[in-house]
Amino acid sequence: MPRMGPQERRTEQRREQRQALRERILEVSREIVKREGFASLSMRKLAEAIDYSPAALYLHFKSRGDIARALRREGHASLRDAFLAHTSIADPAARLNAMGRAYVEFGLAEPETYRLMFMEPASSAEAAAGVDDNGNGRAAESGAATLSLIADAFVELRAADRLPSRAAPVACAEGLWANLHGIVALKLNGAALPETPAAMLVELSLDAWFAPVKGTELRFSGPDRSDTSTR
Amino acid sequence: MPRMGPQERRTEQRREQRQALRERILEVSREIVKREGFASLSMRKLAEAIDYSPAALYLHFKSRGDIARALRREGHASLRDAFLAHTSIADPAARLNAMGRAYVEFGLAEPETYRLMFMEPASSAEAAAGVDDNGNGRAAESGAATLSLIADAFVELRAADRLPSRAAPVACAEGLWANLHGIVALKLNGAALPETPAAMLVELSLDAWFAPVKGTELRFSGPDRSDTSTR
DNA sequence: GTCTATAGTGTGATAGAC
DNA sequence: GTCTATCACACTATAGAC
Repeated sequence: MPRMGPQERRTEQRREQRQALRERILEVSREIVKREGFASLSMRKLAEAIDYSPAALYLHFKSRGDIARALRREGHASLRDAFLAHTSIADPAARLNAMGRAYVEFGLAEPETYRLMFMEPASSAEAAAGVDDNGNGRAAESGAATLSLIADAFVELRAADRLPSRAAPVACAEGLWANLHGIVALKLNGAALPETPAAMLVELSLDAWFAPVKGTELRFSGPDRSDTSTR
Repeated sequence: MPRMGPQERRTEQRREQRQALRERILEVSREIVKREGFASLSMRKLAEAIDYSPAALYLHFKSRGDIARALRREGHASLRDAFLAHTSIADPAARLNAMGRAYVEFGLAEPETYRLMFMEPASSAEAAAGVDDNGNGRAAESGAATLSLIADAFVELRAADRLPSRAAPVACAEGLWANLHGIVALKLNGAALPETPAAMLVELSLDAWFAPVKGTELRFSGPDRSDTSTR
């Protein structure tokens, strides 16, 4: 790294301060969203929380939707981390089990973040490529990474001839994802899926979508539901 | 029916007119929601569309959320009708196939109505029983009827010993529902589930959740995805 | 029952002074 | 870079005249 003169150092400090404020805005936004949901994150409320004027926000983010996009990126990174923690599991079925559970746990633990990531209405001007005012990029753009981790496991299962379905592995991956998302989404909406705890639905879904690891199957032996808590 | 005097007839006419206007409000609301989503259904816009003042609406509906509840009820009735059209199918697996397809078709054909029914955030004051300002009743209250139609089929499968999973039929029903909902929800959000058409995901999911009817399985024979259109 | 008028509150975003 | 002040809207819901 080259030595810098006083001039460069000063601009460097400015850049750091600037970046620090941006981080602070994101930090507070993250907490508000986590507590009250993105819908109730207003620029005024946010400005008051960080003790700046609303106008100051627009020096760091082009729009409210721009903040949404940043938070979504954070969320996707966090979810991907939760997945990466299990990539070391050699057996693809066991790995899928761990990742599936991690996915639903993530969604139930941070419902509002999950909502922002996966349950926001698509951009109205969807036809236009790229990104719109609300920061809706292509939803898959970030989720694709985590999806591919699931798909990888299915590819391995197929290669080992342990995938009963004849469908393409990527199709199975999307099917399982849809299943997990459905569990989270319906649970988040409150009264839906009233009978069965999420944990059990996850087990059932994983078993439905690929042959379980030997000795891992039939965790729930009887037809009666367990009394495991919903979350 | 008793003859009515002129007095009763007049009040009868009033009641009919009143009911007619209520229906008209609902009709226009339904169309606006279908086209632009419930979020953009404002009382002003609605009033202008029916050529009344905004205040007139409040004589027929307690609030905007009250309209939402009415539309939700309509939607649930419509979905239940789509299900009832298949109750005559004797074989429970074939019936589930038809109902599952009908469910996803409904969701993709009327995305905004589906959103209103199943993808709205739960009421903030959920702890309080009953209904809130936004007309969010217990989401399951109406969906329960359709869910029980799915559960019935699983009960029959279990009775015929054709349900491989040992889980409770109602748990399987909720699992399958979650799966179908996930497909619709992710497809509605635009870019998610990019590779696989919804129709194929539905087939895969149905096959995953219960033994398919003989001769019906393996519609998709190869690992490559078909080029069936997404909707 | 229906209207006009408006209260009351919120919003995102910007212009222009400093 | 930050602020004040404000634009230009939107919204639900109600009061009170007719």
